[in-house]
Amino acid sequence: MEYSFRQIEKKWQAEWKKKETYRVSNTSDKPKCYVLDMFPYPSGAGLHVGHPLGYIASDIYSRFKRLKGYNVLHPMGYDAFGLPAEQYAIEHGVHPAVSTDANINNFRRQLDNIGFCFDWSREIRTSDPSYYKWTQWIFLQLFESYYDRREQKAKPIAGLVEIFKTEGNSHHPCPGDASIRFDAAEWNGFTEARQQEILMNYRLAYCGYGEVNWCEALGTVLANDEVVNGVSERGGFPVVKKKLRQWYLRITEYADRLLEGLERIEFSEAMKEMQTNWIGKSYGAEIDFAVRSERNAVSKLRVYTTRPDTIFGVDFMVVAPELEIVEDLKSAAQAAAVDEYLAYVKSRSERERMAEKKITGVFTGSYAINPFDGKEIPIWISEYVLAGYGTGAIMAVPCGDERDHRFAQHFNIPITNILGDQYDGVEANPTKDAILQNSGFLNGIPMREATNIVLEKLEQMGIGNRKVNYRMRDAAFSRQRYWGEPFPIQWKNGVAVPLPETELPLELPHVESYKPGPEGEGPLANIPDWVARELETNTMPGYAGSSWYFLRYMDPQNDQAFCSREASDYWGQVDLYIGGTEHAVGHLLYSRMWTKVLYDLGHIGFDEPFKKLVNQGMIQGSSRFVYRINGTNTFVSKGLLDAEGTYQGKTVDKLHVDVNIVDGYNLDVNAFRTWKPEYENAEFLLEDGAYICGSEVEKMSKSKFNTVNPDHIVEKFGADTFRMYEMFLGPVEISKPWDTKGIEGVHRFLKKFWRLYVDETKGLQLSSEEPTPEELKVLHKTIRKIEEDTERFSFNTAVSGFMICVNELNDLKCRKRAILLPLLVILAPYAPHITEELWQMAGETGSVLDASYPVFEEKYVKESSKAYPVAINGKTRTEITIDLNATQEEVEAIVLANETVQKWLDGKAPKKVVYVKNRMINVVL
RNA sequence: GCCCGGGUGGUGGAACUGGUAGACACGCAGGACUUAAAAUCCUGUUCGCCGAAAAAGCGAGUACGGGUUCGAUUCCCGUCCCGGGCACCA
Repeated sequence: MEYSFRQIEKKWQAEWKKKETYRVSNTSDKPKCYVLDMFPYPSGAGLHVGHPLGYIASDIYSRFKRLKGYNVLHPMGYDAFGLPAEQYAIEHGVHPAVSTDANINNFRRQLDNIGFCFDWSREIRTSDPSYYKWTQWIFLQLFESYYDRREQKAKPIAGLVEIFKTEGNSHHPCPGDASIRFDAAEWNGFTEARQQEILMNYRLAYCGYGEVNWCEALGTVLANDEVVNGVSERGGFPVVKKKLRQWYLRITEYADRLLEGLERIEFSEAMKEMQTNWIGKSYGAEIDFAVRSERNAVSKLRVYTTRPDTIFGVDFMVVAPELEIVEDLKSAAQAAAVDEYLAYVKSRSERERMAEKKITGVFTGSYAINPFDGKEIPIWISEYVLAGYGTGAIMAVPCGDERDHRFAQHFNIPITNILGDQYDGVEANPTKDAILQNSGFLNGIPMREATNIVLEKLEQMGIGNRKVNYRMRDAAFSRQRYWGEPFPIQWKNGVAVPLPETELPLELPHVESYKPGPEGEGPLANIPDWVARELETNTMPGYAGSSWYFLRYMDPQNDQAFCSREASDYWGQVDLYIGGTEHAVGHLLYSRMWTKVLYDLGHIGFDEPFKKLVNQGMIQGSSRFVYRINGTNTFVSKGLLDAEGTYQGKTVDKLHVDVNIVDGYNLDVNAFRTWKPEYENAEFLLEDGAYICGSEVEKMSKSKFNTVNPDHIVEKFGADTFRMYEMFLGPVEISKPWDTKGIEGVHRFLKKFWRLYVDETKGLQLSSEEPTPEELKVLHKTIRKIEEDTERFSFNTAVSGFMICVNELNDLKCRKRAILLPLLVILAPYAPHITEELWQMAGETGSVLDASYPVFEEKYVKESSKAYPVAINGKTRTEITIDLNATQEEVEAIVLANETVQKWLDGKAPKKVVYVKNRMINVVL
């Protein structure tokens, strides 16, 4: 019997499906383990070999945990709402629901082919009304909540209203607009509309006007993390700043808890740092400077600084051009220049501003007064100061800040040196370790001490406060698109009114046209019925559905709650979450926030969703190139090219060729001729009878013809080989190129394993003899290695471990039942099909999946251990057999008594004997 | 520019807390079986030296230069290179 992998794999995949082998129950005596993959967006392109990498790793880990006696939740679903489906609909006239469905079916077929142990009875789709009913429900929770800063948690807004009635907002400063202050009497006197307006400034999901990233080509606004280098992440279209009414998530209120939570979870350092940088917490102070202006319309200028200690080095102030205060600062003499500059700033797109960082600015004609020495400081405006951060105004200290320094030099502003010889007059020095000079009462004081002295003084004078700032902004939460969750909100006389829970889900209506509605509204604004009901016409962004999906898997059919408390208490946090790094500041931050809100409101019992995150690397494509002599249809083999990359002086075109018609580097010339019509009559200049292609490692993509379809690999080598090979390629976290050639090695291993036990004609050969100590050693060594490697995600070395094991058993001609059965169990997570088949052939009942993991016994490995004493000065090594149960003293005695060691010592006593790992003993001469 | 990672044979990569560097596999070379091919198996494969060859031996070697240590791919300092993230956040 040959190893006919396709037959075996099809058989077992059907069997698992029939028996619902992977169905998981929410009630079990076993400890739980929740292993989750980032669910895919079902694109039309299908899977390439890079996609399943993380799924394979999580599948192996899930199966391993199941064998170790855990109740394992390992679900899968689809992030089905999103822009690409809608773009496709606009271009091809296919409804997104239809194309998404087709894509999902294809994904599913490809996934099934690889033999994953997903519990498909728990499948979810974010575009399914029974799912987004709860996305809408959670949105309403956010809408109906505010963040209590004193208790550091979200609470129902109804409670806040009660507080306002009795004490106003003196203990609850308004996060949306700090200038809103009122007492109880004032609150009770407000109109309903005014009260609602104020409450909107407290809600965790709120609607407000703000500068947003507007992408004309996509016809929607985008969140900050969806804009990269001034263009849209999807499609690379230009993005401009626009003031629009938008929904937001008040994620800034959670900044501190999002930071603090990072300390309690296992994310990679790089990932934690990315999130930390995104949140961007900085400790500083706000300082009010008195202002002397022509119009006397402004009394003070408030700036934000992290370096109050450098206050004597302030040579100018800079205000963001967008600030309203600018109007009042400009003097008659400077008015024209200021207006001209403001017009210039307005004309610049975000993109231009980022691309060319020109030093620009203009003097307003007003001055600020240094509170300590009365110095007059000119106030400038410049685009390098951002309106949205801090107070939108800074105190510039050129000798200590690079940007201020460049600005001062450019505009010939005199620079005050407060750093003594730490400042060279050429470059700013941002040090915090200098002794202050030229600094009035701070002279001679180290900077770090000065900070506090200045702050205390400013506080006494009532013109300064300590202030923490965050770089993170509230997240834009509405999209002017069709293919997303509708907001369960009605607008009545300008007031947002939530739909009652009984009317959820608010289903997405069918539309004929995906064209934007009037005035930047979404396609829903084109539906008369929708508009008549005064429903919100925006839809939620892609990250809405993915911010909580891990909870739905726990209780996917529940129509009374997003997830029963019982289910979420049982499954708890995701123990292992696997996915790419591209969601570092998007999905991973939003889902962490939603989890915290649901926790605060008492709906779940944990406030971090993911206990451990593993980021899988990308599998890159290994592209192949052919070289065509320019203007001809003749292709030159790579080795025949000149050093300059030309052929006999003629230029050649380097063209991507489909990797699937190249064997290693050898082009299949006949397949090439039929690949594209224009190559039908291609001529080849061969070397040694072959056409050799060039190669390069690039991102895997259709346009580079370097994608490899897992279907083809599975067809040719089998799913078990494919799974093991993807792991064997290297550590899961590392990006590495795909190399189809290398798969032979893993395939040979499985064939060898099969042949070791299955005779071509006689079938399975198993003896029931007792294993020898040598055989037991091989087995237990392998059990230990695989268990350790699997637990620490070192799947590549685990695969090597299996290979070594089979090679050794092959040498021993060991075909014993007592060795095979435990081996099948430890191999099952990696190669589920072949092990299931052999398990059945061996006459074992049930599935190998339900076997119990063999226990590693040290005695088998220890028995024949050896010691290797090394004379460290002589570098020589000798082998001594020692029972490693011996104590260190006994080992030393045996080693020193050894003949070779005696020779090294030559009668002298050793300086010392060092007993180290790997059975090495060093004898220092 | 700043902040993280990382640099090991022809290639992917091993070496877990400092302890026989290069496991395992690909590729390559040679060989066996075969009319032949496929499949399978065996041997060799870091570099250099010594040798007709084999066995054995010697020397160097984990980007480069230094340091700590009996001992460094691993720890420390400096330089170079590659990958990723952030980029006027005061």
